[in-house]
Amino acid sequence: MSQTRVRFAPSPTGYLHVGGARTALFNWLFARKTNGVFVLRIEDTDTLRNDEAMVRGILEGMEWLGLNYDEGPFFQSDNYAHHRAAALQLLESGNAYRDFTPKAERDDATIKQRVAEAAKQERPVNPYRALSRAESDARAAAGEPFVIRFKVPNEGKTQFVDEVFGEQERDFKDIEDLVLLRSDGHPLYNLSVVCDDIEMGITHVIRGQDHLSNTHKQVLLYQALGKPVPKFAHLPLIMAPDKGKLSKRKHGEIVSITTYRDAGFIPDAFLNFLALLGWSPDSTTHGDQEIFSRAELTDIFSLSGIHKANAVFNFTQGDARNWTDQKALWMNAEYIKTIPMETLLPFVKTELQQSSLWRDDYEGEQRAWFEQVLTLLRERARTLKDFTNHGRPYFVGDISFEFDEAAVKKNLQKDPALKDLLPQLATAFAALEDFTHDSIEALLRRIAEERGVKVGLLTNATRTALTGQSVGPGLFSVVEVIGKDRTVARLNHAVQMVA
RNA sequence: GGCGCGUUGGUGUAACUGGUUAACACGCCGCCCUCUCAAGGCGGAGAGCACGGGUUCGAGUCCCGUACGCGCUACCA
Repeated sequence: MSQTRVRFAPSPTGYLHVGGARTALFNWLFARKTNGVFVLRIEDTDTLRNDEAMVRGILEGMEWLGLNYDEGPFFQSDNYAHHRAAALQLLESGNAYRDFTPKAERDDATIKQRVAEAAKQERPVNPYRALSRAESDARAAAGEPFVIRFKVPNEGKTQFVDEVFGEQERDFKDIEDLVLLRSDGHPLYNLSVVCDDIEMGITHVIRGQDHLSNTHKQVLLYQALGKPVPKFAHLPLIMAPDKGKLSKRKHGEIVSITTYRDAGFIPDAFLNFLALLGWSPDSTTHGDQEIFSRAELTDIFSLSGIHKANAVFNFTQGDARNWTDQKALWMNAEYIKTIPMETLLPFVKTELQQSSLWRDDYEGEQRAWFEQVLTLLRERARTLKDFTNHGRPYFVGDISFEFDEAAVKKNLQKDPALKDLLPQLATAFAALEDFTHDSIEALLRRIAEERGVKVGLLTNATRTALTGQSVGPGLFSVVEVIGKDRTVARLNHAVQMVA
């Protein structure tokens, strides 16, 4: 059997949409699973949005997700000549005809509506369909403008089997004579995809369900061109919570893949989440499993696991903490706390570098200490950003981190006794030989008992003094990694904040 | 309007060729753990499978109809 060849064919919109990313992922998985070839082709047939900057966003998104392609990127516009040749071939073989109807006025703003209205009326038979070849040639030679239309048979129906949606059938009478070539000679989408897919030897067309209906037209084109029809697998769409279209205009940056990169997602985590949107593994072998490594996914991926109903990308607009699908957020947290330390480290390094918190000895002298801090922080991190937000106090030498107002009020200003408890703690810590978790705990508990206060008063006050926060890792561990010098300094500094 | 596709808790999904109280994950609630917050452990609420018919001893699973949603219907892709 010949090698499978699939392609991802986005139009250059300036960013990679989550839906597009999932389409790319499924193509990539299928290619890897079948030892096939994954091709990237930019569908820039629409001259209005043909710009190199528009392509960069797509490439960036794919690179971040690690969806490497074996061939491309190819640009559909580079193949215009071939598309035109194909249209001419179809004209020659009698499968297409010249339509001399004058170009209709178009208004892009209301195009959808006008199309819908126009479609309500019975479509008249195109008079040029029956024009003799001689007259057609003569009028063309005389310079009269025309489009080339495909001649859809009058009687009968066409069908194909979709790998996801099953058998598809459509009457020829429900398919219009589609335009192949515009009057300016520009090839149109349906012709271009077919030509390119033929030329690139695509064996499986895996794409969004929005192309399902048009597939019939394309099948007709393959047949008229005398080429084998590839297999098709259409993917359910990813919708907004209101089941409407998920769009950048309406939903903002949440739809763009690079947003997740910039928000501190681990690529494999997002990939994992995306894979489960519209696909599920064979339940007899992977019943309740949800966490899949990239390797596992490529191993178990199958078109038969794709389902038909649209999926909802669930999020609440305006919720800062849950700004995107909560399951995606959960999965990212899951990855952050369970992936091997050596896998996590480079991600955190990049994150710290971007906040100017990185120091090279975190990879050298301080490596053990650094890992110790990460072990504490990763436990409650949801994104990589948490390493620089909540993590900041651990990496700065001074006190250039934020003191949460509520935390100060609650943990430092609640009890005036802290006015001298804090200095006492500082002194005690300064004298502590074995500055490790257990000794620190013993010391704190001893002082609490001596002074007749709750341990919580001391730990909470210390936490806020050292990190500016009211929440965080176990306090004795925090004190240990912050170290003696910074602990003493921060405790003494915090005294001023006690009311 | 026409044509096509779809419909299992709030969300993502499971339920072999129809057969016990519809399962798992996220989220939500409670309890435990505890120096805080998470995590973790334990438990709970939440769908009777869009609705209505039918076939059958028995249907989420098969058939028909309705509703709703989505897609396509362009000299866009």
